[in-house]
Amino acid sequence: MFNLRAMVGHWSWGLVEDEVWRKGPWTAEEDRLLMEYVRIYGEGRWNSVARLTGLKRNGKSCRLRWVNYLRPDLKRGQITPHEESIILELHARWGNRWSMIARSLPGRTDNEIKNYWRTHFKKKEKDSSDANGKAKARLLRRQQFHQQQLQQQQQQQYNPMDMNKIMALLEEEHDKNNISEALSSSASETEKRQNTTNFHSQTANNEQSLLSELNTNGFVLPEILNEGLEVGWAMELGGCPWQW
DNA sequence: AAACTATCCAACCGCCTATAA
DNA sequence: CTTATAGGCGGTTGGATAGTT
Repeated sequence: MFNLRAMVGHWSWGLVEDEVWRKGPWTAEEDRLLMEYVRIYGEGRWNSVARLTGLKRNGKSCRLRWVNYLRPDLKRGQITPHEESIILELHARWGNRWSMIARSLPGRTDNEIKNYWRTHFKKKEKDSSDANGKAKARLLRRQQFHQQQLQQQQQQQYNPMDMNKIMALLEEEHDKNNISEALSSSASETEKRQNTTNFHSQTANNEQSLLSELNTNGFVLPEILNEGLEVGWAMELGGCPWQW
């Protein structure tokens, strides 16, 4: 299993506050020490592991090893087709928010899901984004054509009703997210707060980028909003309109 | 059989946020 | 209020292995 030469080559040594941390693959003995620590002290306070067990690993490394490999509730084995469909669906909705996706798949880690998605779907996404780019170019050409006819309208301010429609679209995504968060009973209150905070700031950014892109590309807002096809196409290919 | 490519996956890094001091 | 620290997250790397040419 272990190639000693490769392991030695892989290991490096870091100096942190007079302490030398081991890096690279974990040995069975290190795993045993970490499991013993969790059995006695529970999860958390990972920076105490080195002091209390003699393990020459920093807190981050210990936490990662526990979360991704040693946790007893981890599900081993291949991702099932059902799990795969969940991953695809949630990724389409949330993007690369792996920890959030992982909460919907008990026994699977964010790292596992991330790795799985990258090897199985990253290429497809790239292909899709190529098609996405072509579709976007088509849309731009058509917009340029319409622009001539709509120049006068563009000089006017946007109709507040249209802005309301944009906000409604974004709110819809927001609501979906909140419902899922509410269902996620395993997430701590802190995590939920963090997710919500992150989502709010991301949503704000997304709104900004969406609106600015619509503006800079000379999109005519009413047309975008009236053509469900365009939004649907974006959702299907990139998951979210702001991933164009 | 050797070289090459794709896939898997453990582990690290840097950044960000929450919380304690 | 400010600063330091711990923990969490997503991105990335690189070795091992399997499959293909």
